[in-house]
Amino acid sequence: MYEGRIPLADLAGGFDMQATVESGQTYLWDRADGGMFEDERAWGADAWYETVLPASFTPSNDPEVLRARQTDDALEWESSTGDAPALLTHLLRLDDDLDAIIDTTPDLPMVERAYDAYRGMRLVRDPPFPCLISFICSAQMRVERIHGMQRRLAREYGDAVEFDGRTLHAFPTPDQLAAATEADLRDLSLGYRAPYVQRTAEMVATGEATPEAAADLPYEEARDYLTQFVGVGDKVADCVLLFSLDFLEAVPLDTWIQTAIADYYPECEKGNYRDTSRAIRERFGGQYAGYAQTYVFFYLRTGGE
DNA sequence: TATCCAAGGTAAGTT
DNA sequence: AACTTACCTTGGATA
Repeated sequence: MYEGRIPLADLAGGFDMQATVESGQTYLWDRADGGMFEDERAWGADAWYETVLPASFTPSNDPEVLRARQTDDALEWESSTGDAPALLTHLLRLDDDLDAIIDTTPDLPMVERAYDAYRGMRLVRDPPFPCLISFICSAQMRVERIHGMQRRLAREYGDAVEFDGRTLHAFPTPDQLAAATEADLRDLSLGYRAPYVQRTAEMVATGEATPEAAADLPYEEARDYLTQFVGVGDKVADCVLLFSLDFLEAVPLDTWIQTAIADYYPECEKGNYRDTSRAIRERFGGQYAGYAQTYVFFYLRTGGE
């Protein structure tokens, strides 16, 4: 086992591990104490979080375990690989200059309050395929249950990895998931999302389309590209662009942001996804509008106003 | 105890 | 192109 620490002083704009992995951007991390997406923020303040990176995403081409927790002055980590610092930096966007990004957001009182409430929260950069599947599962679902679905998919279909005396599971590969039947997936409580997940996995497995291919396109073309996957509309496409593919200008229009638009920025409501998305993206400063979206989403969802 | 409702939406069918 | 409706599941609210 490898281990080490990344001093928080090295991170421009600070860091908030719990907000970053429990704000509903990613469903691919687990908390060692079992609790996740529960309500009491303090519970996870210094908790260990862990994830298993798919083999296709690691330098070793094997699944690798990453475990990390935040202390007063550092991000401590334990891992199956010495590449952990680079991988953590990638997954948790530790190299984003948070202060500079927040400075680009126009002065909007409610957005300011959201930034102040969870200062240090970073966007994540999830592996593309797991991100795509997890947000297909997110339709009409609560965050705790979306997370549970991903854990069941990993346990049922992903590669087992031994680490620190325990057996963990990587997220399934496209091939592994494509081999599941709709009935199998319904048994994991995916509901009507089951055929979406199976068919999308099949599209990726056969190479008909891949989420990575969207990364090379201009933003709105990339969003259109992703909607060819079954179960992926504009909103889920925006989530994949923002939380995996580096399109930090993407603003997923979920129910919380729709409410925020109605309550705070009604002039941005244009009657359709594309135009409303453009309007709120401009209002949030363009280039890093997705950062504002994610802070506002988490702030409103946790009771802010 | 039974019923209703909403949860980070999307696909398919109808005007 | 805009508008409706159905869709799995489940914990919590309401009756």
